[in-house]
Amino acid sequence: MMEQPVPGGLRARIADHVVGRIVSGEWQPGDRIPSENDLVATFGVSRMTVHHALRDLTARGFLVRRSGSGTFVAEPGAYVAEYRHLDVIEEIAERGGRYRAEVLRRDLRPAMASEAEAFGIAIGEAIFHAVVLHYEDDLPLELEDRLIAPRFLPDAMAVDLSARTLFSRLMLVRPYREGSEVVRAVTGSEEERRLLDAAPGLPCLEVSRRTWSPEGVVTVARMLRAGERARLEGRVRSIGEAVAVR
Amino acid sequence: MMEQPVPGGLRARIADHVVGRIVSGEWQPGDRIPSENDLVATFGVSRMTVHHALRDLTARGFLVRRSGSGTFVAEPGAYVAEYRHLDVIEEIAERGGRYRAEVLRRDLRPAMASEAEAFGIAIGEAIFHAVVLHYEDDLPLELEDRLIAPRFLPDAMAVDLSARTLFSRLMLVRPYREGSEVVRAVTGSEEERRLLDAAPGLPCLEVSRRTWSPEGVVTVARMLRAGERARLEGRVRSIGEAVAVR
DNA sequence: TAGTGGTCTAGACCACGTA
DNA sequence: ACGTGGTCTAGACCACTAG
Repeated sequence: MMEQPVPGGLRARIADHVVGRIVSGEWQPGDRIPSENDLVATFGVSRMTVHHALRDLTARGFLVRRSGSGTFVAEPGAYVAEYRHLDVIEEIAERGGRYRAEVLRRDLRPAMASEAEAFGIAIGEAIFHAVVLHYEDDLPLELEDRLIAPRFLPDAMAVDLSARTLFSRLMLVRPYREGSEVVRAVTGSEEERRLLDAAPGLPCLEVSRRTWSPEGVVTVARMLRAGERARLEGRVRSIGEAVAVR
Repeated sequence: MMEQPVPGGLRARIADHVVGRIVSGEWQPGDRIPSENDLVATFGVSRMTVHHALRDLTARGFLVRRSGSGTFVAEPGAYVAEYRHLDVIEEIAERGGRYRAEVLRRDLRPAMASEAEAFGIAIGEAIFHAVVLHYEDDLPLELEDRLIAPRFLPDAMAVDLSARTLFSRLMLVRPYREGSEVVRAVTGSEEERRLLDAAPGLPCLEVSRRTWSPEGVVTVARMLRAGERARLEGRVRSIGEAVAVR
């Protein structure tokens, strides 16, 4: 994610020095560390080099910098876990599996009140609704229930969903977006469990995601997986309070 | 997370220009964008300024840079979801709840084979094992089963767990760590469901986390929550393939 | 007022990729 | 051989903070 200084580079030497003092406990959370000019004198490098090194460490959550005041060791108040979500087709391809999709529903219909509110449109305005079951090697992997604002995918009713998912197609037209997501453990409805071939008592993992572009909400989706297929693996890193995820 | 250019600054002007071309679709994923020297000429700024602007956009997932080759619009092949994990006590405090802990187990015992392997120690070497049930307003919220390498928390058998969690205590001694984490939907054992006061059929969300410092594995923990209490909320952002989370 | 970090300049040398 | 991005220098001005 972050640009890492080249090993052996001057930045890396400075960064290693600072991180070393922090992880050894010599510099405690909240402590003020030497100023840029101090480090310039210590290492005999230019100020820009020191600045870059400290800037990287700030982005990585080790430091908090306050202009006019100084550089401080961050208070490690939280963890951030990062999960990489691939498109279902890519995920299956990575495992070497065979992909197949079954389209269970595909409507262009008037938006209900709750949907209109979510998308910031008027009640009754057209909204695209698709339910797709994704298979890996002929076993149901994921049930996707997705709403899309038609203006972002005008040909939504016509597109072929066997080679490219709606997710991926939206990526093509609005590649750079933000969103929020909620993960829950759920039972799922009778119907959903039947579709996912979930044994009685087998819990499901539900991921609900809402994504938007600068022009408005693009899509709202609910993805359901059952049992051992429902597994999210992520990386965790310690962060300082001041750089907490917004 | 990332250092954002000051609005109105030269960096921001360059970054806005580039992002604008990308989100408008004028520059497509995979396209090569103007070189640093081109942008220097276009904007009449120094190369360092252009470099910083493009560097930030790379870290933010918009661009991929290949030394000797050029700068390219990133292929948005994946999403990254970020979840902020607070310490249980802090999480409850944020909601204004009352915290209470029940220590169900607290052992310093020989490590079994699988545990020894996970921690990189010898079989039979001492390992600290704690099981704690965290209550919010006298309702069980989370069941925590944690192993700790004793060298990182030598006084583990003596510490008071009612005011500060083991998580938070480990934070104090080894604040800057990395880890991996797996989220699953599970049923949980009879015993676990009883402790969590989980109604029959109510699924549980399990978070398994392994964290390490440069000196080795610090702790392995399994956190279990039931039903609507088991809810992870995160932010999502689009990223380019080349900056995918490692 | 002195020190801090934030930003920017106008040069420079380097490793690397491509032609 | 040339252009690319990566790194570094030695200055500079600024807004802000603290004593």
